[in-house]
Amino acid sequence: MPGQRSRSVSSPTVAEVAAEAGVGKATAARTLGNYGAVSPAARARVLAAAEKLGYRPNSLARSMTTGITQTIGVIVADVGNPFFAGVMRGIADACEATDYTAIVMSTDEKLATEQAAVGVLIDKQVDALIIASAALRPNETAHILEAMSRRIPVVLIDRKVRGLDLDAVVINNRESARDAVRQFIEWGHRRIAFVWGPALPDALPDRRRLLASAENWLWSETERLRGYVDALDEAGIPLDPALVSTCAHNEEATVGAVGDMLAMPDPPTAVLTTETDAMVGALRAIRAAGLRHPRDISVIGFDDSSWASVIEPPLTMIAQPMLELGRAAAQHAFARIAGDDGDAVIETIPSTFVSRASVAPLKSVAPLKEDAVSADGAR
Amino acid sequence: MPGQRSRSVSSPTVAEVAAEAGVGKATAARTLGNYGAVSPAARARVLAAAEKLGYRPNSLARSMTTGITQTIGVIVADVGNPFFAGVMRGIADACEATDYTAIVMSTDEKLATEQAAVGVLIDKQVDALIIASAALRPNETAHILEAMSRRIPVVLIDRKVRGLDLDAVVINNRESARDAVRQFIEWGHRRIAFVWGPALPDALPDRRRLLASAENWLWSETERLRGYVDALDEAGIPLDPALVSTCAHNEEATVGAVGDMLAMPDPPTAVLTTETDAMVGALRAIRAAGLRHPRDISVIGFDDSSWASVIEPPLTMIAQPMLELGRAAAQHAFARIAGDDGDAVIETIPSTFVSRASVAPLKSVAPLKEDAVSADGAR
DNA sequence: CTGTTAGCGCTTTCAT
DNA sequence: ATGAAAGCGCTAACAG
Repeated sequence: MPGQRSRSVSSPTVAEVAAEAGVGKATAARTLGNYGAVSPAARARVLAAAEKLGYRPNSLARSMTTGITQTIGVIVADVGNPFFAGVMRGIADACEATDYTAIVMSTDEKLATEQAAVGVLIDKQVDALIIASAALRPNETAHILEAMSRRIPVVLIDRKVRGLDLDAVVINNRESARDAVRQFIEWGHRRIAFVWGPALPDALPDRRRLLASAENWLWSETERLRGYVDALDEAGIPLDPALVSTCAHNEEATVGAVGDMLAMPDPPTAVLTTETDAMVGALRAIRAAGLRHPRDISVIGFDDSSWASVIEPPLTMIAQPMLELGRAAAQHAFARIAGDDGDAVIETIPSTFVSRASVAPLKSVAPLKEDAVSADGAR
Repeated sequence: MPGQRSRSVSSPTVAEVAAEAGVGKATAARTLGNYGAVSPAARARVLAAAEKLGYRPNSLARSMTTGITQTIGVIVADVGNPFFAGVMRGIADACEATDYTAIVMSTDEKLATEQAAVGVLIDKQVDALIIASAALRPNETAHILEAMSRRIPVVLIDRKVRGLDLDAVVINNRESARDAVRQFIEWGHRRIAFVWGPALPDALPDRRRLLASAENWLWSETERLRGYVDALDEAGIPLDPALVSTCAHNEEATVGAVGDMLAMPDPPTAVLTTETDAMVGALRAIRAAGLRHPRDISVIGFDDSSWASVIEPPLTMIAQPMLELGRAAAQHAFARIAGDDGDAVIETIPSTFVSRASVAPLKSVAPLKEDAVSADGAR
């Protein structure tokens, strides 16, 4: 009786199963661990014993000797954000299909948190790491290099990191933004706002300084700004830094930033937002100014959502393939784990332009007084 | 040289640090693991040696001997769903504050997947489990009982599971739904739809059978239906099963289900939806029928989202405290890990009724012809 | 095909 | 306060 009691609390081990089956420990281990060769007879006995005792393998012990944990670490800014949640789901799906398991950590876009997270995951011996890094410059990548030096494959997701030659799965940010802005331009818009570059302390007075500053933004933001500028340049439209928001990354701040733009003497007639909350903020500012989209102002935003189709009129959006991004990242990780040591590959998954009804032709009513001129002598 | 090479590939161990520091293995282990007592002198030498060698603890080995992994397993239907993503974020935050780590798995609401997930997490020796279970009946809980029998604390989140006496963190589903329906009733509505009960094979012809069937729904759905019925009963409004949707849980199906309701001779004048996608589907159906909210039909939905404030007119919603749910669940888990073996506690976190503008008084234009009567002889 | 024997890196008695 | 030695549950060599 006492013996039985103690048995129920701690799981039986391979040795106990072996004893019960009347075979050696190794034979039991081989059948239970599905490796090596075991005679059908012995195998059956072991299985029966295991069943009877309620044997469950101890993954920890197994990982300890094999050095593989069947676990990958995932580090993103915020699991609660729909974008990363989607990515996470893609990763989780890929993991389930391969019997991997995912540990997630949120960094809130803080480098220190990210560094700590990488440390924890290294110590937990994850087989690979997928990171949407907050690192902006090569000198902020020590933690990632540390992981690499410990032979842990790292794949970047959503953002490349300058100075790191690693697998990365991203979308075509630059082209997506460029296409959206081209769309605006085709409909006659010339005052086009770019909402939600990163929070910047000071204003960026001119093109040169804006572009220089952009080199230190999150890669994806930089790319989107580049696409915006590309389209403007193609059309010979001067870049007005006042139309590039540098407010905090939250809905409230965006309401303010867009509100300010709308109060300018020559306000934007079109707005490109780079994230869901930015779109919500922009829409609120537009309403607050007594305007309606797309009648008074056209809008396009990154990150489609089911809501976008239900807003009236429905919103034209740039849908990011979040699940795909996650799945692809996981697959790269698996390939590296499997020993692939080829050159780093950048996988660019295209976004989808979901055309709905939030872009309209520029009204030809003369909205500008003569004195409300753009910064440079535009053509 | 060769010695150095091999050192860089595999991390140094406690023994190596001890050797470098010129102390015994145990002393090194004690300082590195922060336990026991070590003289300041020895401590300093060990730390220096560790630093020099770039020592990192092997969590696996530690967990193996201590039996604690500082890891909790989280099982939800879909990490990509905004609700669970929010919950996940709450859990992640709580984990970060306590140096725990979270493994997430999505089940897609499939019991078999959930069972497998629990198995994996047990094998990985998680210190606790947080589950939004898909189990509906006591006979579907074997996997959870298994975890419990292995002394792994389990806390349920979002849904209680019938027959399981476990800690659970949930919202006040019944009251929330009841209050929403009361709201409708106060404004004069009597034909009120409940959208997105679970997918059911056959129609539920009468009240008795509907309520009986509801006993086998996900607990949260059952509760919400109860709240709906409560409010109807209070007001003496007969329950019409045709106004309770039993379509598949996706936006598209909801469009169809609500569309059908709107085509009835005495269509609903108010709709309560129990999830984000249901609201989006309902709104689409409403539009498709050429109606507008709240002029023609009032709506309230579970799960607030920033979008709801930007829909025109903005939507009245029942906001679930997702972060809070996650945080609370994690805290219960930690308490159990710490040894709390008190009775199971149910923590009910109230939802917030976000009143906006999607509810309007019932138009008193006579919408019903004499023959379009409600099912029973209502008062 | 099978059993015996060593560890994996750490914590934990138990002496000293 | 410290060191020696045992052992966690498993896999991996190595004999038979």
